Amino acid sequence: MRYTKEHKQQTKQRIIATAGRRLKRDGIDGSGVATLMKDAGLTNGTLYAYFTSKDELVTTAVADQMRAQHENIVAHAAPGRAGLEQIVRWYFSPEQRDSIDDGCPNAALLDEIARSTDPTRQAYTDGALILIDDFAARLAPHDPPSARLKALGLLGMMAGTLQLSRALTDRQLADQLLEQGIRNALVLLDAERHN
Amino acid sequence: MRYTKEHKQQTKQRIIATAGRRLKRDGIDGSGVATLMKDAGLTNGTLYAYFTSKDELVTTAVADQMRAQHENIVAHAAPGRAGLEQIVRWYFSPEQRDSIDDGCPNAALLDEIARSTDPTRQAYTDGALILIDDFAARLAPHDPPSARLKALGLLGMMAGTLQLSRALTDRQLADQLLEQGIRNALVLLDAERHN
DNA sequence: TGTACATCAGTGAACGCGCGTTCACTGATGTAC
DNA sequence: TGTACATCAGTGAACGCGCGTTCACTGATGTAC
Repeated sequence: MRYTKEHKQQTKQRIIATAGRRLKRDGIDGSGVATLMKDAGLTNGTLYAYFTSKDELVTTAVADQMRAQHENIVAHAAPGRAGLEQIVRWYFSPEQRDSIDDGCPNAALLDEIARSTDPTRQAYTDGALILIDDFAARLAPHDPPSARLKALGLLGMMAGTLQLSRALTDRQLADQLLEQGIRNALVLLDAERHN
Repeated sequence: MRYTKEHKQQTKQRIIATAGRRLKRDGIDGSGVATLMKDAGLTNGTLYAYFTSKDELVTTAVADQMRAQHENIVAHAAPGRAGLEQIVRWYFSPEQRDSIDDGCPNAALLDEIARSTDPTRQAYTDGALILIDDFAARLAPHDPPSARLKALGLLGMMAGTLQLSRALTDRQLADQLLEQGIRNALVLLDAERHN
């Protein structure tokens, strides 16, 4: 094990990444400090060498999850509307629904974030704006701000539909809902400018 | 204080109702047994005279919340499509967004329910089916089953959009999103049969 | 009508346990000479 | 090159506290006679 500033930075990044996965899997209240640190191969006390509190780790992990979702998925899609359709089809795939750790932070945590501290809600808001500004640029390349609300509405619709598909015990109905989600997203993408 | 079977039944109903409010406010993991019982004017130990476990109370409260949302709001709306529009406008009002205890259990708890035990998920699923069957009957009076998926998609979209409006720290943006939610819901209501 | 008793809704202390946080310590590393 | 020392990432026991659950008990009620 090296003993450098880069090493410490890498460890911090590892804590943030594994915490993001754990938080999505077990929820914020459902993830204890000992578990969060064990996931990164460390012991409970180490958290406070990197963060002032569990809440600060949660806030950082939420910000990182949003950034990662944009960087790894949204920004990689084809340009314009075609890319949005790609994103929507990926989002409503059974694989993405069933892989909660690697899945969408919005769907996994949105109602808990709404109950969280201001810093966490702010980090989430900042992350959501990155996503929807990307959406908006695809919807209205010549005037992205005009499509911001449409993008925001799309994000809410996508997260809620995925949550519902995860909550239902009827697997067949849950699968059909994913297909309905794709249809609905496409309807909203193509809705009149003023709708 | 009377001492009859009806009294015990009333107390149980009171526990279920106050627990529903508390769970929506603080989340499932965020609501302790002592708090849940104190809300009903009782002490921690009493829970086990009414339920076998906290989880059974949670399951019962979720079922009750879904039933109450149907009975008190959805079933009271005007018949047909006009009623759906009424429901949507009520749902996306700032008042309903800001009154979390009295608000929608889907928006408050959906991602936590997706992580819950099977009985809780089953109770939620049963409740959601009551809601969407009502929606479907309004969408397609002559063939309700054909509109089930559309109704389910509408429910997911409504819950997710409301959660997002609650999570954002930018109040103005959150308010605009509610208006966008109304527009989007109406677009989905009026979408072609096969979309 | 008055008294003794059975019922039972509700109490609240106690259980073991995990929570978030603190802190004295370990031991591997890089550096000084 | 070899040795002494300073640095510091990480450990893990301990803190007070709240968790879900159990259970011996209280005391108000309805009932029996």
